[in-house]
Amino acid sequence: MSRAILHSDSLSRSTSGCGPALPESDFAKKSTRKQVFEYVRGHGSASRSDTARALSISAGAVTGIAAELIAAGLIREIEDPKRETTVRGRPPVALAIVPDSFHVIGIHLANERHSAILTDSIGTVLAETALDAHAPKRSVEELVDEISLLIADLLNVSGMTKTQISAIGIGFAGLIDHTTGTVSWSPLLTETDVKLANIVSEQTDTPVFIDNDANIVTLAELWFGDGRGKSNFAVMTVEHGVGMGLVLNNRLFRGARGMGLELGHTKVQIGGALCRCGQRGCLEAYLADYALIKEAAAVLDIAKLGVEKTAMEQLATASKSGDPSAQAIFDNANKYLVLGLANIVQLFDPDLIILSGERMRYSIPKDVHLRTEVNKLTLNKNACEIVAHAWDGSVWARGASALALTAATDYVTRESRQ
Amino acid sequence: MSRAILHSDSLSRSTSGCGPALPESDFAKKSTRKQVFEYVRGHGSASRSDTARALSISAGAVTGIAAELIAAGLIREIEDPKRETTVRGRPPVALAIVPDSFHVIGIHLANERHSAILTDSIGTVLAETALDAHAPKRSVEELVDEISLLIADLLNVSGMTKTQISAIGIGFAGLIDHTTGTVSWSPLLTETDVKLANIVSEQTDTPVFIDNDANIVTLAELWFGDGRGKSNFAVMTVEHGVGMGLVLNNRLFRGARGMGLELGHTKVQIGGALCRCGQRGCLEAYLADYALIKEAAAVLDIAKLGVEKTAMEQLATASKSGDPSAQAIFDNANKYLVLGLANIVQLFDPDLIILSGERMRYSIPKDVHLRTEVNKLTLNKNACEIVAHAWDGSVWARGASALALTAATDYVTRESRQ
DNA sequence: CAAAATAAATTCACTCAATGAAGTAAGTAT
DNA sequence: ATACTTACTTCATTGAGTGAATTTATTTTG
Repeated sequence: MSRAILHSDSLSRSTSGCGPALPESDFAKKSTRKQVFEYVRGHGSASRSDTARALSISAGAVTGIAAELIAAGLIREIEDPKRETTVRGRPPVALAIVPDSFHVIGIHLANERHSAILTDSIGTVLAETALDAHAPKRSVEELVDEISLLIADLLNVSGMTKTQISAIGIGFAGLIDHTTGTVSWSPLLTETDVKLANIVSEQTDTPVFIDNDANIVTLAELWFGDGRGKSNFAVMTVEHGVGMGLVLNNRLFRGARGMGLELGHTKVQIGGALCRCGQRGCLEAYLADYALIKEAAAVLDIAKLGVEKTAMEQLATASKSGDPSAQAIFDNANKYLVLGLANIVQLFDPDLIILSGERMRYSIPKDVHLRTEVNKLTLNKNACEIVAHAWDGSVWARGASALALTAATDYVTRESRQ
Repeated sequence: MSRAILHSDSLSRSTSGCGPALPESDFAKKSTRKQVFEYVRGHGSASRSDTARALSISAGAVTGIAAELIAAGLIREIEDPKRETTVRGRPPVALAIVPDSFHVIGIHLANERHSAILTDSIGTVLAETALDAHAPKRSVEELVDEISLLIADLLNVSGMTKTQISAIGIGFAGLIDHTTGTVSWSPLLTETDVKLANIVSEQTDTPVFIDNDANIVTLAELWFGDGRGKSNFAVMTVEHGVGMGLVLNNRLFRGARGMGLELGHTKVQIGGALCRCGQRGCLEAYLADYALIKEAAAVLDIAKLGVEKTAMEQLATASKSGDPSAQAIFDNANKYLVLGLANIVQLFDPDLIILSGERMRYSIPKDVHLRTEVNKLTLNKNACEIVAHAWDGSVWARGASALALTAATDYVTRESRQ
């Protein structure tokens, strides 16, 4: 049996191509043009005949669509990298995405530090920047100013103009309605019900898409990480809070009414520990950073610095150096981590669960076989793969860029741009 | 604020028509012919121009498709029942489904009693039958024999031949893969991994579809109950076990890999009460009938009869007549009921949750405002409507017939049947 | 009551995307 | 060199749907 837990530290280590490796679903009706574009992108390169077979369309149709996409500058023919000379017949001509056909910006906003990247149409990072954010909360104007600074910096570094940017994706914590581009509430904002996407879009004259942090991590996994090639997977994030993202049929599931997937606030104990949301028994209250630090503060001489990240590092160090109290805190948290994973399996039965978030840096003991523990709490014994990712800070911005890429491919492939 | 809990006892009390009142989803690509058929069925009757507007297709297209469907005997023109004489212009001609265009059979199998119905294409019950099932578990052959008996009886009563049946839907408890028609495990069967759909299909020479009981209750709500008109709703069933069904985008969601939605076995307490599944802390272990009877047996002088239903009735009677132990048992169960509902809201954020199952007969105190209690445990304060349904036994078979109708409409509308 | 107005339904030339068969291109096997 | 194989292109045809013009059926207005 293979190990269930893998540690890895950079996105885009999977095969070739980017974007979901599988089509969205059988019944996702999109233009054939977009399907061809996405198939080529998802595979890095693909011949016309491969594409025709994969999409179950005629070879003639692919020829025509490929010609249009080439004319539009979106794809091109390349030297086939993996030319197999053992096969006879006319060799296929590989098609590949033209990386510079369009560009997007991905922005992650956070309490301590914002980060942003500018990528080409296959997600290659062409420029990146960051901005220390001092205020924990700010007005919409201030946030928009910070966003403008990030964008200006990216354009400056890359030498591009804003007309070359096809879309901007922004991700951050909060209750965000992606469809309407509205922020119902966010820890970053003093105001509520802010139509942020509209505001930034008008100011930059570029389409803007926003989503919450759990969803953009999930998109990062779908586009560049282990989620590629999986039709159904869940992402569980553990750090300051506990969140989750879900991909069903190769498509990000955002909950029935745009909310939902609040795993951190599902109840795992009646009248249990007090959560920061004010209720009792939330999973978060046993598992999130703030919960652990609260416990640690009562027992250990740490967490007096006020900075959560430092406190967590101290706690992890104490645990590794053998402090029994610190170890007990992590042990207990891990029990609830397993419980959360088990509940995901029971409810969604995904192919894969990806554990993500800062916690993965110092918490999961390598020798605990997570899947074994989860199996003890689930009925489905064909239990899914579980993988832990300790990404560097770039995941967030990359996920935000995937948000922008999703939208951009949509209207770039809609008709031949002259 | 309106009351959250409603009690009602028969399906098909909603407006007119049957089947989902909304199309499956934006991206559900199905033939326009099927869309027209389903629009007319979903609305009871609809004019060509209404249909064209609703489906965003041209009037000419509807004329053609309607002509085909009429020629195929699937729909017909009717006297407009709600003729508005105040509007001028040529009055619309209402189209309606021809009920006798095809027929299906829906079967529910259970430990104590199987039931089956024969319906027309709009779900009207034309014949019904039942069969006492003595053995708790039986071989596949025996089960197939029982099914054959039910079908033969329905045909006999209705005076139809099996060639007139377009599809058969069968629902029962167990781990059932609807896609492949395989029963991985069922409390009714001694064997596992049974390709039941194939077996019954070959014997009857009719397409057969199977699904688990939670899903067929959900289908019953989607086709004939309060789920009509809701794009996203959940059904939570409480009786011997705890189950759930989910409709997303007007389509039954069966979990990523055909399993999932095992709400009864999500963990709500680490190392908690022992569940019949052998694990600890399952929601079911605090809420299902068997759990309550186990508690009651320790305290009260009931549940010695062995028959669960009788024991539950005794417990309910004791509670209503003021027995404090019995009341305490129900009170505790209701806390977990609320917890289950709250977790559904947090994860799926549906428009509506329908509470179903035998428990609704005697458990929910009418004066407890469920929604208020659920709101105390959820973040989303735009909390969804909650409705309790105490159906008679016919729901199951009707849900199974909806399963058959779903499939039958699919191939009936595929091309003009000569 | 006839004419005008209005809306539903039908008809039909046209569009557009895709098919599928025939033909061309570009390589390997013998 | 010839046969074979596979990739790609071309193009007449298909089929579903559009949209404008027309017909039909009714109410309102003069």
